[in-house]
Amino acid sequence: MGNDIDLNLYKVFYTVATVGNITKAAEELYISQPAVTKAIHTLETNLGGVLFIRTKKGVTLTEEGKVLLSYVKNILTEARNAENKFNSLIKLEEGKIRIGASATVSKHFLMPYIAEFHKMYPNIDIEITNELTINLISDLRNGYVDFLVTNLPTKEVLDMDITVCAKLHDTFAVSEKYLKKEDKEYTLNEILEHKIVTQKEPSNTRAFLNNYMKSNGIEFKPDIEIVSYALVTEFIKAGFGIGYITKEFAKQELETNEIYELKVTPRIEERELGIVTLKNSALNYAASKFVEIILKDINK
Amino acid sequence: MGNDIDLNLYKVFYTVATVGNITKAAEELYISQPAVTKAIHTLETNLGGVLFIRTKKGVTLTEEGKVLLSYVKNILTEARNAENKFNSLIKLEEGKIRIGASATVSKHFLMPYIAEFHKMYPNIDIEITNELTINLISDLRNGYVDFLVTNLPTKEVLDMDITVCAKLHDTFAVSEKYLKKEDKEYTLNEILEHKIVTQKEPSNTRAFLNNYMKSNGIEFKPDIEIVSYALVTEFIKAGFGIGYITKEFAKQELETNEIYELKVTPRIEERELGIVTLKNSALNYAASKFVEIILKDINK
DNA sequence: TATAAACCATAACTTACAGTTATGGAAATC
DNA sequence: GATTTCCATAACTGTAAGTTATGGTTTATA
Repeated sequence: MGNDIDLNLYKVFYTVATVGNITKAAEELYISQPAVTKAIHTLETNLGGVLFIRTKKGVTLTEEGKVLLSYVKNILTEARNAENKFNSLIKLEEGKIRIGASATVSKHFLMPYIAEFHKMYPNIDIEITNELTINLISDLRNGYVDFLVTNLPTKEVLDMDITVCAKLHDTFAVSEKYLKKEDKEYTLNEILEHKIVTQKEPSNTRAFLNNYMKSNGIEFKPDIEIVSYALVTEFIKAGFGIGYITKEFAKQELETNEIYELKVTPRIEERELGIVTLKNSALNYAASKFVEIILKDINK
Repeated sequence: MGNDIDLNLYKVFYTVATVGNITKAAEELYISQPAVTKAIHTLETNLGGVLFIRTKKGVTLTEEGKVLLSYVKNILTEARNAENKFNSLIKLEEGKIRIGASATVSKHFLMPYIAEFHKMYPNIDIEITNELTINLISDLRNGYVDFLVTNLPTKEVLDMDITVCAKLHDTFAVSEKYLKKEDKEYTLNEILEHKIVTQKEPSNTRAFLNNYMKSNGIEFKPDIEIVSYALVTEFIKAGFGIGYITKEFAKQELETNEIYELKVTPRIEERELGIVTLKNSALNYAASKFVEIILKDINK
């Protein structure tokens, strides 16, 4: 788009045209009168035609100048709109965040951050996509979401950046309806003598469990498999057997003793919750701020 | 319209955004790469936000940058349109001329100039308004026409500029049907013994005639008064009496001897045809050119 | 009918900053 | 491992956008 004209001269032109007086225009522009005179002359030279008729009372537009002015008005309003728009985007006065996260993570982890963020920036729209991690990853690649918050580890993420944002602690848990509480440390075999309730594959949590079993030399097959993580806890509460859950996502049930944790050897390793973004990309200002709010809590 | 941003930076921004590569953008803009880098940085600083994500393969727009680009595209196309429009106006590739002139002047004086002009600048529209001079003058004041071509003198023109563009020679003329041709000089009284055909008031020609009569002490009352100048000649041709006409506007009839001139004492003074424009205004480029074409013939 | 005020144009001078060259570092490519 | 491709930075330079000072011309004012 090979524009040859110095666009800044149009600002001077606009001011002179509207006040009809070079001296007053100079005041308005906070520059000297000769500077304005020169600017107009330069513009006329560059455009190759006369823009103003100089009278003793000021200046008036030529017919061609009037035509030019109508274009210049558009240019300047559009420039002003551009600035305003950009400004309100970076000031988070408008905009949108699209988060990808499982229903569980959304409910037990994101909810308070969303509340906090929404209170700070009420005009930013928040869109949450709940799906399986594998689907979320393709949503991220396709640009349907800005970032994911998901259980780690997550495979196939060479083109993504991962930032740990919380530690998760998995455990076996059970209701007293099914098994009386004892202050003992269970072996894995003792656990497996019972009915086992877990999430159905594919799922990060289930993959983590499978891996734990395998590394302890166990070919594992649960008795009850459920797609929805939320239902796993419900099944445990109802006394269907021992379930595999994440403590952070079952705080309430554990605190009220509806279910209790079973200590087990070997110990189940710590797991992480991560923020996943596309490499060579950048979050918009709103999403950045949201992530920042999440991360300020890390290691608490 | 207080735009704070240096609009020229948008040209750089646009180029960088479209080629996605600062080095290539620099080539395209015929400036050095560091100049582009700096320009983008300045723009980012002025706008208060990041526009590009710098990768090792080039640069890509941030989300906010993309939004800005959509505005910038509009700005630059409008700027380009402005230049093009202005250019074609001053090059007379488009435009309009609005001339005010009597039917007589249009037919006998303007016609060849219009033909010439139209051949040179076929895309300029020409609009001719035929009215009495008094009406034309108000048309000019109201901006309905660009300039007038009219018989002089014309009163009430303090706010107008007049340029003489031709000399006119009035005369008494008659057809042999009415009066046999004699090689003699008539006195005014001899003329007035006959039926007199003239234009009806108000008209510049008639005013000139009245004035001529008055300065010779004659209370003048014509026998046949006609609004249309063209018809005056027709009435003379038809033998209704002696008519008062302008030689330049009856060339054909005089040459073919349909009517002939009556020499009279005292001599009728030369009159002028003038181009009338508004003071403190200016003709558009097309109208200027037209006037120039008329004036190049002056004093021939 | 001087006198002052209002405007734009011009000249000569003074920066500020848009441009330059030179160079470096870091990743992608061969 | 060498080369190329990019962007960033630093230090320098020249132009052109700004300045002040002044003049001429018309309009308003005393």
